[in-house]
Amino acid sequence: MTGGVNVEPPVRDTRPLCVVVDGNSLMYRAFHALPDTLTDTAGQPINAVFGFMTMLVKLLAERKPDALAVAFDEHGPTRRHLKYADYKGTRPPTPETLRPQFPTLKELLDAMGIAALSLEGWEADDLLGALSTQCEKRGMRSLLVTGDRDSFQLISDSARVLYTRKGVSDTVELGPAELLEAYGVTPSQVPDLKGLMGDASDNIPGIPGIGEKTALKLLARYGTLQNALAGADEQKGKLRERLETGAGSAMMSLDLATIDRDAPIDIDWPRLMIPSIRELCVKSKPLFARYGFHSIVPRLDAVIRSEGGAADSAAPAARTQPSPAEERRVSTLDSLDALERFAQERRANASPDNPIALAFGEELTFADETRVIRAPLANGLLGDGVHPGDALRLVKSLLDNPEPWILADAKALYTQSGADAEPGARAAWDASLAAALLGKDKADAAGTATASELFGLAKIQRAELEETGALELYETVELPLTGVLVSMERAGFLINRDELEAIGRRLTALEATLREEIFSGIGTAPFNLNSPKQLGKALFDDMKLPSGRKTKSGYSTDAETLESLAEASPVVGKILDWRHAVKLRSTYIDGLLGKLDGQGRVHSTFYQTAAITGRISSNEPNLQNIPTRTAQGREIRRAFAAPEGWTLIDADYSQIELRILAHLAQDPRMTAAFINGEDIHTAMAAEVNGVAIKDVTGAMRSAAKAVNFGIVYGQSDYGLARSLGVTRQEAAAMIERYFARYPNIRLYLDDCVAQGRSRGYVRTIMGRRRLLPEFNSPVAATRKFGERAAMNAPVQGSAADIIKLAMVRAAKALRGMRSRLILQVHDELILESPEDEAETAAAILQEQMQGAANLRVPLVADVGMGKTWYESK
DNA sequence: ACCCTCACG
DNA sequence: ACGTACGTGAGGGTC
Repeated sequence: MTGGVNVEPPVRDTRPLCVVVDGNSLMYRAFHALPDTLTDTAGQPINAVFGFMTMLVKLLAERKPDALAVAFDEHGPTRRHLKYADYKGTRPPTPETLRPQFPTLKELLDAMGIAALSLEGWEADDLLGALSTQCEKRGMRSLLVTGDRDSFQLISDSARVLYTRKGVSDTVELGPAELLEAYGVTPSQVPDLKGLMGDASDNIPGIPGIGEKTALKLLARYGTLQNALAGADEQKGKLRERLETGAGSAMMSLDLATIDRDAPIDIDWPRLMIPSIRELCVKSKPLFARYGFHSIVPRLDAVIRSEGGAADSAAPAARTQPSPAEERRVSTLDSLDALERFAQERRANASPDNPIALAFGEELTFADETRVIRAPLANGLLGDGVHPGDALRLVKSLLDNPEPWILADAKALYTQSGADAEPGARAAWDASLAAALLGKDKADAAGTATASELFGLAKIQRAELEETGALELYETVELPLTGVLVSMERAGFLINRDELEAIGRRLTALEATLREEIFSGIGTAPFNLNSPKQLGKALFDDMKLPSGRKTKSGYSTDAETLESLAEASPVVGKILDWRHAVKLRSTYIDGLLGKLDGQGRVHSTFYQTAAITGRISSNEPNLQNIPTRTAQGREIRRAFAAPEGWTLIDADYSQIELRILAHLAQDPRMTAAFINGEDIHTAMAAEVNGVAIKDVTGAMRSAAKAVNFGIVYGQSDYGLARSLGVTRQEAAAMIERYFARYPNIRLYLDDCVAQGRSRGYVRTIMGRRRLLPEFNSPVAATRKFGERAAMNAPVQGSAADIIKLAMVRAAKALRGMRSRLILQVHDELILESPEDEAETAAAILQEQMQGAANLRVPLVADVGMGKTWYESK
């Protein structure tokens, strides 16, 4: 193949595209994804309409449909109601705040000139079926946009489904091949699948006891539901019984799940056609502005621009529909040579103002304002027999250029490709980090499969971050932190294998002894002690111990329950000890031993956007939950070691969350206690009990500590009572006394809840957002949960922001030294340091941690050193 | 796949 | 009336 950049016509299905949206489904998704505190000028909720329109504009921009229709359910009984009396009988009514949004949506669609279809006695999915069938007859292809999985049966060579998984931005597109890959069924098997497994959300019963796994297995073997039912006698036991007794229900479910494609609907095709997307957008702009959908307007502008013509020109376009040549110029790199020339050209022109998006999936694509460059990997750039590794080497050589790359998930790319991540060679934009700071679902970024979408998304995100005041956090903390995390992963943590194995042998021996004592104590044949079910039977049915709490599947046997029974039988304490030993051995001894590399080090993966509060998470192995609370468990930390001639430096923030609370609430007493360097729990116990510090008893301090914990979590009297083992009334009284002494704390927490409710989100000190859709729930428990999250997120999230900044600064300050960060545990940082650098490194670490925020109280980090993690704390 | 249990901050 | 403290990840059992 000869090298070169070839301009090619876009490869695509040339049939005209008709997009059909399930209006009801999308409105529900949007309603639940966005807070109903989003209101129109009259104060009426408009979140669903807004979410719907966001999605619609995205569809227009990305799909450029030739025709468009929105289908709605019609009120009144459908054939399903008429045939099956119970059908949807228990479906909850449309929420009060959603119902009036439907007329609003229809008005808006009408004003935009978009067809809204409905037909008495028919549901939206039936209309989707009818439309897709008619599209095919007219030589068109269709894209069905819905969150209803029933629609998968409509998939064909001419109909694809854009399935909205969660919210409105998390979507997946399915054609016949994708359906087969994702669900293992053909479109025609979809109703059969539902006939077997049912669908709770749609009130389709299926066969009780048959879930997705079993249903798929049966369909793989028998092809259809009918054949599977006929083959019941080839099954044995429970399954056979279920198939036999459930046959009737299954056939009814099949019928309910089958979409009728013959709805007698007259389609006014000229009305559905979109002669110019640009004109549609121009016409919609003032409408959106009127409804207050300001954030959609820039998106419209982008579409208008890409369709040719100035964004702010309201004059109707006199142009005809743009040809593909007027879109971004698309070219293809079809050899390594061509790619290398492209990279050189990039290097020559690289400037921070000249960013370029890179997306790496089935192909490597690049995009900026004016062009899209595709580099097909398999059978293209790398020829036949391409290995993923070859493609990744290519990505590495590109990322190692000091270019302003726009990426969808920089850390994943650095890690997979082995590219340099620190310092300097980092992304100019990482859409996954920006999405997380804005409180968006990660899918917001992950869903951008092509470089041109990513390029557009980055622009929108920058504007949103600027608007929310989180741009600085993004640029100075999150973006540079990625490289620090990659370095930590690559460094790993040295494990002393001999030590770990020795601890493991002691635990194994202990387990054996306890196991024997337990079974002789119970007096039954040995059973699987790991099974809560079998253990519950032994303790509560056979031994007749008083049972406490129940779980969904039987007796609870958790530690709390068993501790309350310790008096009743000596066996119970032994079971607890056995469980503890098993937990330590299986998770931390066997688990870690299986993850050592050739040098005896373990390499965790750190996720920067996993936790909703902004914390980092660690996995495979999780090094953020290595035991410390029991003496026996803490021993495991002796196996986490420094290499010969090196030392570990461990620094942890003292009471960082309470300090942040004191700062945010501006509480004078709490602030004073921290400024005076007092032990905070003791100081608070003295205040609340009205005694001198020296007269605070251990019990008083523990109680104050428990209240402090609770406060940070948005406590209830119930929760505090449980944790302290006192009555609910006593707990309530303690909380009262606490708030009486620290009135600003209560005011602050109330304010968090009020803000969460009115704005739909709360923020950290540095501007990170946590969205709180829970406040829109009709379920009181869910709203309560939202309240607690509103109180906790600013505190936990600010602590996360602060330690992240400390990590970035410490890593920078340590450059040029051999000392390096190897672990973060939420309020604790661990360095590995050559002995001759240790004192200096420790001082740098402490300074950077304590200086990472300027609060109304001092920020204190305690530092320790040692040959093992155990010794260094 | 989901539940229970339990490890951490 | 109801469920109950925030945020995670991992191992094992059961269906």
